[in-house]
Amino acid sequence: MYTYQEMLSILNNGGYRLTDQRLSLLQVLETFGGSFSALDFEKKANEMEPSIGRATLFRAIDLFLEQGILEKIHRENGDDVYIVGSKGHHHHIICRDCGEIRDIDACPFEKELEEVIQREGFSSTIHRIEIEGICESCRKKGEGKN
Amino acid sequence: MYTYQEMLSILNNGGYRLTDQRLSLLQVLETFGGSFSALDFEKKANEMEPSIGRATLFRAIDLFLEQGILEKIHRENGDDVYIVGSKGHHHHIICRDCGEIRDIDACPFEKELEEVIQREGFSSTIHRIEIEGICESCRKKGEGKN
DNA sequence: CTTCATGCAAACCCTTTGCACGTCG
DNA sequence: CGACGTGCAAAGGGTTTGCATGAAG
Repeated sequence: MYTYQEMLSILNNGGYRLTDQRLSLLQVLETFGGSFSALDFEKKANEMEPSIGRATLFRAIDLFLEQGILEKIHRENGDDVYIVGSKGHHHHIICRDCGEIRDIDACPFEKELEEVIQREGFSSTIHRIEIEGICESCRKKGEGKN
Repeated sequence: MYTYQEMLSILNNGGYRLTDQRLSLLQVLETFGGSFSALDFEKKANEMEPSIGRATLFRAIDLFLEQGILEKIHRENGDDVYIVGSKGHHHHIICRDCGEIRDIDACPFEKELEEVIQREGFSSTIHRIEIEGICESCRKKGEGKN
């Protein structure tokens, strides 16, 4: 997960202006532990100065996605959520309950994927792998209740 | 990919009413080769009798998804599309260009997934794997042009 | 006949756009 | 100063809802 400084460098190196709004949004990103919706993001952003217009927020999200500062994740329930990005090719495992997301580095599926892609004759492929389940601490909480 | 008869049985066995609208929608499903949007579905459905209200269409889609008659696929560009379902656990490889979708049966990733899930301590997991690329015939078409 | 399904139109929600104004570099 | 970014409010577009009507079993 990128630090504030890394995110800032990404924007700066890309030639994007470091406006108060963008810097404020980056600060907000640092405070998220797991995944969050655009609305979560907006709410938290508007607890600080300067307040951020909806349009600006969504334009920033688009920019951050393009630059890899954010990653978009599609939940089983249909919601789109975001997480702060990180370097390299990786996938995610998400807790359905608390929303925690862990990175899975070093994609363990490369070999099998390559076989499938070869067999089907596809090229220029990208793949998306998401695992959703219940994390250990949520499972323990759940057992307490039932 | 389910046949008309199989889809019909699923509804029937589930105790759902076999209304003219639902039967008509199942017939439309048979005519799709690859993926389609809700709007594609509506358009094609309304070329036949009886015509189908938007609400009914979306309620039918929900029902079909629940029953596995349809599967929802999330495209890289953010669009949701549907395909006719098929039996068992499987994944998909999608052509970005023509929308063709092939089933990948016998999930080749089980072993690696199991390792990751164990390592992270998750339970009750589901996973979603989608591969997107250019299929062979679209690649050839593309080479002709460039 | 009773429950489940349909159709219409309006409501909804999140996201995007147009445009005048502001500001980073 | 010029290009890029912002804010507002309104439009957009796909999906969902409320409610009266209709049909399946």
